[in-house]
Amino acid sequence: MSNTVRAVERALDILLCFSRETPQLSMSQISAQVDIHKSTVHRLLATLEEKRFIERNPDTGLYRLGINMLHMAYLTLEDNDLRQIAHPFLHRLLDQFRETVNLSVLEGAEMVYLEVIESPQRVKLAAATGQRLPAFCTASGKAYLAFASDNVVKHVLNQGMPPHTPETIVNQEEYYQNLRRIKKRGFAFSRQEFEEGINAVAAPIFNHNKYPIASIAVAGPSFRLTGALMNEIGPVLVKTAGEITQELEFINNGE
Amino acid sequence: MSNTVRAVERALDILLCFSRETPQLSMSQISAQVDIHKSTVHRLLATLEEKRFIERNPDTGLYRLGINMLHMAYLTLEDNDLRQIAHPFLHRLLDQFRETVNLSVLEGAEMVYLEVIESPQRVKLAAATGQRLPAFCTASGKAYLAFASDNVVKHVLNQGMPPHTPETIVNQEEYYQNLRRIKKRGFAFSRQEFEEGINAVAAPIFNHNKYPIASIAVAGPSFRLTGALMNEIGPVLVKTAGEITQELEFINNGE
DNA sequence: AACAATGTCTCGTATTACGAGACATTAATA
DNA sequence: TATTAATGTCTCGTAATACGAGACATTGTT
Repeated sequence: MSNTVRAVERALDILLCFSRETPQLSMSQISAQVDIHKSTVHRLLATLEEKRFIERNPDTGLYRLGINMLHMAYLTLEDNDLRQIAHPFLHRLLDQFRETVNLSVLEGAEMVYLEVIESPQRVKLAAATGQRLPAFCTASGKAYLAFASDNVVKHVLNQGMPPHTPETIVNQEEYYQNLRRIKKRGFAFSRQEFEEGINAVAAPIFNHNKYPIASIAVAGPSFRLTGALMNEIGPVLVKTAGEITQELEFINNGE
Repeated sequence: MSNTVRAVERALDILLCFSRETPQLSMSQISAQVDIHKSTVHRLLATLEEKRFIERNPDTGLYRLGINMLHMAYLTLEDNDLRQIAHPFLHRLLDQFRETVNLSVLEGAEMVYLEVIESPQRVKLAAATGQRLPAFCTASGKAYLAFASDNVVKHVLNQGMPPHTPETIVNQEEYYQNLRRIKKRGFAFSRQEFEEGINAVAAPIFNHNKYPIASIAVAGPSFRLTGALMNEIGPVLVKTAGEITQELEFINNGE
């Protein structure tokens, strides 16, 4: 008794085949990956292509994601209150610290960026809206997890804690201790824990129940974004997050 | 003999129901809009929701686009050579003129933004990647059309030329004359033709066949972005577009 | 409390999505 | 250039499965 439509499920699975590593795929590759007869894949691809969710590379004939994805994402973000509200605050942070700022939410075991505004400086952290990063070893993720329920934390950690750099915290004991310190302090650091040479500070945004719903962060090259500077930025992030929370409540009541 | 899958077509049609005006929809609304029995719509929505392409507003129960759309869009852009190449050039333009810059391509009768970098100034044109604007009355669109084939121009104009402001050019004769002038000049203006108070300058990016494939533009409030300033910016855009073209060719040969 | 509107679920039927396999096209190898 | 392999496209018969009627549940309204 699954009240879902198999053909649609399969079509969506095909879309989900595309990744950063494999942004363009042949029909056979897709067919193998989703384990569906090529004839069927062919038909599904034709449908997706017709509706512009997929397109073909005219040079290679390979399939890739289509332009309608972009527009759908635009609509998704346009409709997102949190992002709309946070936008000017993020810009203010950018002005103030001149490092890449972002807003992200937890999705599975990853943080998805709802907004990224890149630093105007030449050397900077390049990132983009819609990107996903592991929650457990990023400042945003840790800021979120420090205030999230135990279940959520467990669920995320159960997905694995692979070291991304020598600095990644992989010891559970140590990790929980880190979360407790973050909770006390109010904001989180990542000192090259996800990417070498990159530091970040983050603070969570709460809903009216004091439960975290997102994080805001400032990230940049570790030679500029030093520990001292991050200690300065942290409280500003906490304050900013508080302002965003307040505006969120205002919106939710003023209807 | 349509070798497409109806169920999938319908599911995608449901996704396409969402728009700027109606970013959240009830099942009945969707059912009415796509003219499909609510029982079927229900099943399709469940499938889309399961795969995170749609989600429900927990407060209202209304359906809205889901987080997977964001990620798909990220992948789309990540894989887009044009955008990757243009990115640093756009940043340079932002630095130089401090007004919102963008990169867009023609899709149907609209220009879709592949990239937008907002002005750091308080008063600015707010725009976002994935947004669509009518091609016929925007600087980007006109820059593109001035160099496009007659068929394309006709196709776009046939979709209608509704006035968006008093300045919108609605007379065909006048319009074609405008395009000829743009072709001669190399770049296009929009003097509040799409939105009151907003001016823009744009130049097309060409492929190796000298056919336009995109436009880059600078846009801002008309009190700052004056005619004189736009005349200054125009040639810079043309030069920048040329540089982008060159890099594109380099990429396409260096494989 | 009665009503209306919207959403959810079951079930029998006929549609339609499915995959085998033939054929076409392109790429690779000898 | 011939041969083989690999990939993509298309047809067709069959059985699975998506469909919609309609019952039931839930929520909101007057």
